[in-house]
Amino acid sequence: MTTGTITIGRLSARTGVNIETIRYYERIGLVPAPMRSAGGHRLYDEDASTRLSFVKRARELGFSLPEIRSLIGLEETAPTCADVYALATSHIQSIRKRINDLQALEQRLATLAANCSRSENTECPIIDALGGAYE
Amino acid sequence: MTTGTITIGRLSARTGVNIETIRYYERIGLVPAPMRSAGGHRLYDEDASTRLSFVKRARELGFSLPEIRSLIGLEETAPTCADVYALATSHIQSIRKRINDLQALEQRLATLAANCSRSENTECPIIDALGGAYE
DNA sequence: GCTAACATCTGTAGCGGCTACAGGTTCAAG
DNA sequence: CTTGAACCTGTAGCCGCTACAGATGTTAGC
Repeated sequence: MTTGTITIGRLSARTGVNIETIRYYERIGLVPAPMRSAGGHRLYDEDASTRLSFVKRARELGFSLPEIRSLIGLEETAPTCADVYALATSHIQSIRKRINDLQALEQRLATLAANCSRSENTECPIIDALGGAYE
Repeated sequence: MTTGTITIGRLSARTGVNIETIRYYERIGLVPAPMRSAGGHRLYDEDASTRLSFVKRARELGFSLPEIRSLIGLEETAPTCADVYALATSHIQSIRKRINDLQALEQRLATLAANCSRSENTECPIIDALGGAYE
């Protein structure tokens, strides 16, 4: 084995990214294909670990794989700071929208549940609200 | 055509559920297969419209299709009010969790973006935070 | 009645982002 | 040298639709 390289299992343990997911990222070209051992096993260097961690953190921040691809500079040109900022702010917008939607949803559900008798029969205000009310 | 029945297109327009989605719901058994015209076109009655609206509203409240299936009483037994209440409250929990997660995310992204120079070069604090910081 | 335009039909494949096999090979420890 | 763990490839499945392709049905106007 080449010095300083690790197997996919170790890389997975180190980065917290599932083995299958690492291979998936390779397949779609999000991370480069690593060198191989004589027998065909993947061998990763430090760079690979860095790049994979980057992807993972970006995922945790809610970026999609195509977005990460451009963040990582895999497109023709590496993104400028202004590009990244634009992507980040548009992301923030959509996160805020989702929060709003979810809060409205929570309100509606909570209201319905509050009216609920929790009895053992099949008469239920939640079902009523879904079914008969306004159709 | 039988009196009082409508085509899938009209049903779609009336309920706001996509035609393809209606057929999908039928295929997975979420709504019953309707009668057919001589030529094989689907013909829906009022009941179908009611049931489809039910499904749509439940989807809007964030219930999954399997959950809706049990809400609708397609399982062996129709759910009791207590069952529905349990499902609703567990839903509320998971919605609250998602709201929390998204708010934390928004915070992190906003903080990163605030430090951003928005310049036209490739040096960027967001990228730095993703890439180098702690690996 | 005939034609044109539109609606609907079936079946299948694709989206995102993985995850889970099956059935085989390689590696490392003892 | 053997064992057992780790790894390999390839494919199919998850959810909830959506988007075709290519065929057939329906309906309005002439």
